[in-house]
Amino acid sequence: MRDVAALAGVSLKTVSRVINREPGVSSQLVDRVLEAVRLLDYHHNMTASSLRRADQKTASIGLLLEDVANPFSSTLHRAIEEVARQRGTLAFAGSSDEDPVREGELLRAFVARRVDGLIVVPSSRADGGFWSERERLGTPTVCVDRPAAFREVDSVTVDNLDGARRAVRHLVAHGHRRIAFLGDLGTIWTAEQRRLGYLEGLAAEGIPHDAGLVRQDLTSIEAAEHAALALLAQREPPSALFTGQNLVTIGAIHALRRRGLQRRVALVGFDDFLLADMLDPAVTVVAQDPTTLGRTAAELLFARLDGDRDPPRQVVVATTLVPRGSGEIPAS
Amino acid sequence: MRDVAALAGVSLKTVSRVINREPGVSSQLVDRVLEAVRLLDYHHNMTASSLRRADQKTASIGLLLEDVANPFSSTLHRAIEEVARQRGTLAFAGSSDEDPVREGELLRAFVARRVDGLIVVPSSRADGGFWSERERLGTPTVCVDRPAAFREVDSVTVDNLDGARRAVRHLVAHGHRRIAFLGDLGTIWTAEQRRLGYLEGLAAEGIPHDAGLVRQDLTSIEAAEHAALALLAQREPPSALFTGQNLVTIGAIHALRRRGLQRRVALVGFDDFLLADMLDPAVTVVAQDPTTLGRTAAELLFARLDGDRDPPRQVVVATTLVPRGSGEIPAS
DNA sequence: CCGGGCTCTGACAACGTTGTCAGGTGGTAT
DNA sequence: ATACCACCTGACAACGTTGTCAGAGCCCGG
Repeated sequence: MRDVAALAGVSLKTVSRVINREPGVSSQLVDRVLEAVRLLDYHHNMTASSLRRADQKTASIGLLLEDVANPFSSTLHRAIEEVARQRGTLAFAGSSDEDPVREGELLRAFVARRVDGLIVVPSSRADGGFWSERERLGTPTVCVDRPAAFREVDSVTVDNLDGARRAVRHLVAHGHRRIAFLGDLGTIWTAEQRRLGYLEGLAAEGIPHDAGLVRQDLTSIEAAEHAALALLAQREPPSALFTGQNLVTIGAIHALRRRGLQRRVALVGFDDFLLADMLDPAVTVVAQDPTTLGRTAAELLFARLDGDRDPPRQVVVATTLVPRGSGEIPAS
Repeated sequence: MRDVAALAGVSLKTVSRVINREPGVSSQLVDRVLEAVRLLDYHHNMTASSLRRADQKTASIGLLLEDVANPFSSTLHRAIEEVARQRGTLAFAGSSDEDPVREGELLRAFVARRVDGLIVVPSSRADGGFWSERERLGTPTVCVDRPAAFREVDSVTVDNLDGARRAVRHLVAHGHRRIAFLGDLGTIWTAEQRRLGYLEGLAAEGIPHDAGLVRQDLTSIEAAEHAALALLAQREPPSALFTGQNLVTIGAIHALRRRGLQRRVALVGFDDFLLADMLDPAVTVVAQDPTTLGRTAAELLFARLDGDRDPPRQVVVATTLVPRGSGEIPAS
């Protein structure tokens, strides 16, 4: 910047004014400075700028996802990117893998780089050890997909309870009474909500709960497949499966195929996935809308950055049941 | 930091030394300083630090992908994150959507934040207007999935030519001679390479090229489906399809299903996708390994950051043909 | 008693930028 | 001619940190 000032024959400060489009510089000088910028191939240094600036804004935010490669997370990511882009803001992204240690490391790394705000999918075991008020250094934060362990923070979540309830009642409407539940790791808030919704759905229909039809902590496609195979091999097997997560649904599909039961046993999965409509039968799902989730979270965060001081908001987004075939197989 | 120094009764510089684990501070003082850090909940400011530091390192890199939500890109992203994490480096991620303007904006945003390096999937129309030597401000850069328009840069790509050739020869080995090619936007380097590989494969088998069997610029599932339907409706329809991209493959599957031809017409797709093994018939693909691609690119970049001054390297990663059923349907 | 080396510490300037404020110029009203 | 204003411009300090260098304190040998 000093070189630009020298070449244009003006002071440092005037160059700064031109770069920041501050008013009150004669157009003649503006041209001279811009010409010098071009000639010297000058590029603004935002780190120095944000250090000195009054608001200290770095125009960057931190994104803490479960796994950037997971389709749900990456769709969230994209939605947030779109909102951020309109504000000239860039996002750091990191994967916690549900590991509180890793989550803490990432959070600290974000804060050390003085991001303006954070959007976080909080790990299940949010014991507060790392993910605490102090760690955040007062950085505005929005939780997404799951609420924070403490209530002091904005959150945008899906109505998991309602979605699961509707899945169960949909199956009951097609004559099923023996409905199994296969769920992800029980410590994950969403997994637990969906299990509760399943129980509520059964209760609402007056169906007694059979603990033998519930399988939890299925953290891989293979685990889900094995659990489903075991369920189907029972003396009184379920006539329908409700799977509480993406990969669990895929594991269940594997199992049904392997037993040749995909046209006999009904299936409803929570969370939509690519090609669900191309399978045979096509898979009925309770669809979430990660794009809306991400956009809403980002808009909430930027509202905070703009000075919104309202009490924390808890936004809940509805789900949609998408009937495609597998969920409409009648009970024999 | 000033406050920490005051509380510990030492100078600013000593606090700096403790924070950076520099040798030559008595353990007594280290304890006093760390205690003060804890008490005041001090968090290091990396932006100020990197401003002053000799090496100017920000411990962050920029990732320019086609679309963070696309499974190929996000798997790349994750692989890069893993390597970066071991180095305490965070990644900014952005989506170019194949738009050179957007690509340029992101590149400038990365550079303005003084990232240590860039990993870029260069947009097809890399006319150099934005994506030029000057833009990069000398930031070390590695291209991935596609080479840079100019050769001055490291790149990690897949052997598209070979993969496409093998797909064609695989189909020929099953008796096919009328093999259609359906490809993504022709300006994309990978799409073009795969088309060339298709032509080379035909030539190697002595099969004359029929231009009526080639469809390009299919940028959506729907476009691919329409193109495939048109091909299948021809007087002399192809007995096999080779699809040059993920979404194009899915479009072709739609078309085959709609005509009830999925067990009659063979199909090989370039790039693997989730559930390809669960379709009926399961889909034979030429699989890329985005994880290896990403890891290699990241390792290359960090070697450069560590001072590697060798001439630019062009790493090429092999593909794997995964036979699953659709590619082994014999010509009638 | 002095000199020399070693270990530890702090004063100061600097990184690249912006906020503050003072000052210079030229025009217009008194 | 003087006062005043609007409009531009630049000198200087500051943001939070680290590199440089000087110096304090101590021990040891001559």
